[in-house]
Amino acid sequence: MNETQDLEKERVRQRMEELRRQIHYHNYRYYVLDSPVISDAEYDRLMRELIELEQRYPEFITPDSPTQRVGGMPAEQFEKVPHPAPILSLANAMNIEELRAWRERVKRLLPAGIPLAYVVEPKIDGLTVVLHYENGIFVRGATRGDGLVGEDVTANLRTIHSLPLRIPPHDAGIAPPPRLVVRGEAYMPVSKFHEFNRRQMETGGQVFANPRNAAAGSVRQLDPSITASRPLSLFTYAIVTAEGITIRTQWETLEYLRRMGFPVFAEAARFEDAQFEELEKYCQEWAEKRDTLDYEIDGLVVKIDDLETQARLGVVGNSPRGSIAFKFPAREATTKLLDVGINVGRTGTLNPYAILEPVQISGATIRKATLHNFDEIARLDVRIGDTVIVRRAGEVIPEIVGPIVDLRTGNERPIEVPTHCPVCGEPVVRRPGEVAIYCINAACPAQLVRHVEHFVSQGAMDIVGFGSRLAELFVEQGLIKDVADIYYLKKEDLLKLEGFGEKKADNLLRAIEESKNRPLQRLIVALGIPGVGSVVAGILADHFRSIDRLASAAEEELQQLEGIGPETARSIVEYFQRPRHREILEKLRRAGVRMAEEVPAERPAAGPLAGKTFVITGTLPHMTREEATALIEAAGGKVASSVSSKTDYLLVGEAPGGTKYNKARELGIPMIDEAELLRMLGKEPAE
DNA sequence: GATCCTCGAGTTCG
DNA sequence: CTCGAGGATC
Repeated sequence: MNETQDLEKERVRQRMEELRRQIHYHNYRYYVLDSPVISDAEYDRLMRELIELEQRYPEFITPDSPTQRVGGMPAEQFEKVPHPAPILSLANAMNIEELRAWRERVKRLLPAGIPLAYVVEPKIDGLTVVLHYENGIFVRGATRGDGLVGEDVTANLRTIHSLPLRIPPHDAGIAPPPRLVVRGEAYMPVSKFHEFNRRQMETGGQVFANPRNAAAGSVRQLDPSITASRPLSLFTYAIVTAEGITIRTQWETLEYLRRMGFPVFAEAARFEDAQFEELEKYCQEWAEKRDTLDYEIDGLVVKIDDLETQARLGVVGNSPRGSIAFKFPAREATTKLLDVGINVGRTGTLNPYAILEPVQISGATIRKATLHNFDEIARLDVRIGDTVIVRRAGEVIPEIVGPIVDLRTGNERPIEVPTHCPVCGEPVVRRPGEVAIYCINAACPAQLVRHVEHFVSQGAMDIVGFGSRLAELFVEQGLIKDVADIYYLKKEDLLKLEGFGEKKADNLLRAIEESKNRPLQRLIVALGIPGVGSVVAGILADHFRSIDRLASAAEEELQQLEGIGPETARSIVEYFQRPRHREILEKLRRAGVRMAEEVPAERPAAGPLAGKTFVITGTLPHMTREEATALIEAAGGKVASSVSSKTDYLLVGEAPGGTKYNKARELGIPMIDEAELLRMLGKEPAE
């Protein structure tokens, strides 16, 4: 009887081993190769069978069982793990010239005649990990730590699905070495990072500044069940120890890792020394496609392929000479938040901005960054004195991503919400349900300056040569007390001002004179009615065709217009009710500013682009965006500011912004360039 | 009432 | 370019 039982048990044990083997293999197909060969349901069935058997026969559970990815108890603290070989840091090449200099240095150090080759791999912005395997089983995983000793995060790393718990994951016809130590990078895919942060925000959990921090924070969790809920992934790229096998080159290393079932960059490339120009081109290409990847890379690693040659080149300082990091221009940097300043906007909003210790990001020195509003400050929990991560949104406008809380000294000062306008000193108000804080003093000089700036700006009355500097000067000198005063500036007054000569005064006065004949739409924009920008102004101009008819319109009539709702209608009526505003209008009329459209603007209903909606991104080669907009509208098309399912074409120029481009790609919206647009219009593409 | 879309407002450096 | 909020639509 005993014997039959033993036999039965042995059969179960074998079945469990078979299940583990199969699950490891399918796991590998799914997470490493990204090409599953069975359905999710079938995979689940295998997994359920294994779990069931393990519950009935716990004595047969092995540490490499796929069910053991999530398991283990929360740790008190991490054990220390000495690394078999120190993890060095790489020297950086900031541009192609420095990369060439590295190659020359390497060649100088080596005896002539040694054939050289290079392997180039993407440098993932994640967390370096060291993985130990004994007889093919994953036994220990450590963080980089200080490079000599890391922290034992085995239980956490187990939860990463692309990390093989057993190698090779299928019968590759090769036996695993008795001991194998590999190095890799754990990271969070960019798409998963955004999704994860969104969820965290909804549930009030911790939000991470970037995928790198998210990966590091997730791997260094004391409770592995938390790590298991984080969408982490892995790439491996180096072998530290491999007992019983000989690997001569980096290229062979990648080959071997791949055969053993590790996730390895498919994009790594090998170049002979004679192909160095191609290597350079390869580096440039990567810099360009950086945004299209689902993992953040901060550069590429260029290694001498031959490992013995690498070793021969030795180490200088803490960096091996045989490899170098080709760094892309940084998009993020850390710096100190020195202070917070406040701007007062045209509408009276108080807008806080950060004053930063100057820092270089993608070729520009950043000294200031917007903080948007005080809710944003609270959300980020930034304080004066904090070390903060700064990024250029869309490669242009600096923004604070968040503070690095770990670097706080305790001397940081919270940012106070102002109760009074920093310019005029009047108390501020906060409207219920709104984020912004307002200075409602109609006579606040800051608001007047902003109003004048807006009035003369390109989209409004477009007075060339009149900018923010002059706006401030005239207000300060008392020459301008409302926007209509612009048309009453006298030459003798201008000449009294510093920096004004005969010619400059004449030029300015001529520009002001010219602006009197702008279309009605521009005048409406220039008034600065809250909620009325160029689009709404266009609707109003088309419908009313004169300021007087607009000024006497009732709320109900306004609301009838498409695109104008109760809020905007109320705002318009309120504007024209104010005696102060009526006065300004009269003053403008007396100055000779055009107040009506003689001929109603005919919008062509038909045309080659009738009914089509375009969105423009990037810089066009031969025309401005305004010119392109005019062309499209003249042909009956529309230009919108953001991509949605209603967009027909995305007009793509040089250096397109990521958001519009990616959204359009997601939605499968056709993309055209300038030449294509001109062809659609039946025109010859520009030379 | 929810959801998608569009508009307005503010924004930095060289 | 990004954000918030108003407007349109179901």
